[in-house]
Amino acid sequence: MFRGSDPINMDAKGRMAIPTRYRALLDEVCASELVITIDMKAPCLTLSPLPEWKKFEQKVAALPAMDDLGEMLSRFVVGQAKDLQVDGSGRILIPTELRGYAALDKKLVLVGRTQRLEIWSEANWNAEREKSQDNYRAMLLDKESMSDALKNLSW
Amino acid sequence: MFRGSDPINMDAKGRMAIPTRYRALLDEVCASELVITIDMKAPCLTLSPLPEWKKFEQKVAALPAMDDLGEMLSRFVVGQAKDLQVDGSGRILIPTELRGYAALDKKLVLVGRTQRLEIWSEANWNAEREKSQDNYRAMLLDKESMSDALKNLSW
DNA sequence: AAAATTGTGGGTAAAAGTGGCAAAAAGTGT
DNA sequence: ACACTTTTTGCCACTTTTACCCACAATTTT
Repeated sequence: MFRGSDPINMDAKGRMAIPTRYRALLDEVCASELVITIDMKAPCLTLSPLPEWKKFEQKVAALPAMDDLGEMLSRFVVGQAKDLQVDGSGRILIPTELRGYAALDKKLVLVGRTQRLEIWSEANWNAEREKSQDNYRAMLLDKESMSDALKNLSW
Repeated sequence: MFRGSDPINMDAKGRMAIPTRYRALLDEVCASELVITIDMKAPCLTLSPLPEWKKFEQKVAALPAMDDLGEMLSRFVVGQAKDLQVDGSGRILIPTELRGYAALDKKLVLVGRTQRLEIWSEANWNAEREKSQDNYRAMLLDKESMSDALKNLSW
């Protein structure tokens, strides 16, 4: 569904244009209804079509109440989620409260992650990307630390 | 499907001609729709027919969200993928953002890897080739460090 | 050697992104 | 309650980028 990264400028009002190649698709799968929230494991925001989001929300809600980490995940990820509508010009308004979390300023990068999208500040994105080249290449060569699912991934 | 390597010049606009022998094939299997992205384990780019790519993308998307290495793979491999169309003259435009990763300049080498293709800078390709002669021959003789699948490979 | 096929380069037109502006809506204070 | 201020939303125009097309050069084949 979503792939690739696009550099996008956020305007003075905090609005971000959705790349054209996604617009028809979004209109189709979710009537352009999206949900935005924080990513707990990385300094970025996630943006999902409403139906995709609902699936995730259900899974989280089904976790045992005594799962403290799951509870925390629900509180801050679900708890800070916000419904969005793509406007007539193909843009979304990024909620003020979430901008700080991902350190968003003018220059953003929208990253396709198959079922969902990630919104990064250009600075955070580049930092994370360089980190991946330095640190993670080594990890990919170290078969010890790798999950079986990943170890057996082929293409 | 793809095999062999071809030296190819990238033009000033970053375009690369697909070898003639592949063109009819690509037109047939994917209507000349390709996906290009980075190879996380080597300083080169990968180029796949869209259907092949989709299979891989689905497998990655199915990995557990808490698989940090898998998450990273998805973020940077899927996240930097880009759809390409072979143009009327049998060329593709290599995205600017990806050229840096593989240190591409004028002289490229296109390497066939059965289901997909690899794009190398001539310099990186030669370096890697020499490295393989020095390092990997020894490794191939050491049965300890070898996966079972590889140990049992026959031909 | 000529013709055809492949490789290369550049120019032009269309589309996408960006920013500004105006209108509408919401909120506030008198 | 009404008017004024402030924020939000929608619209439009300009600029930049991308992709498509055509022309020429080089190489190969008959």
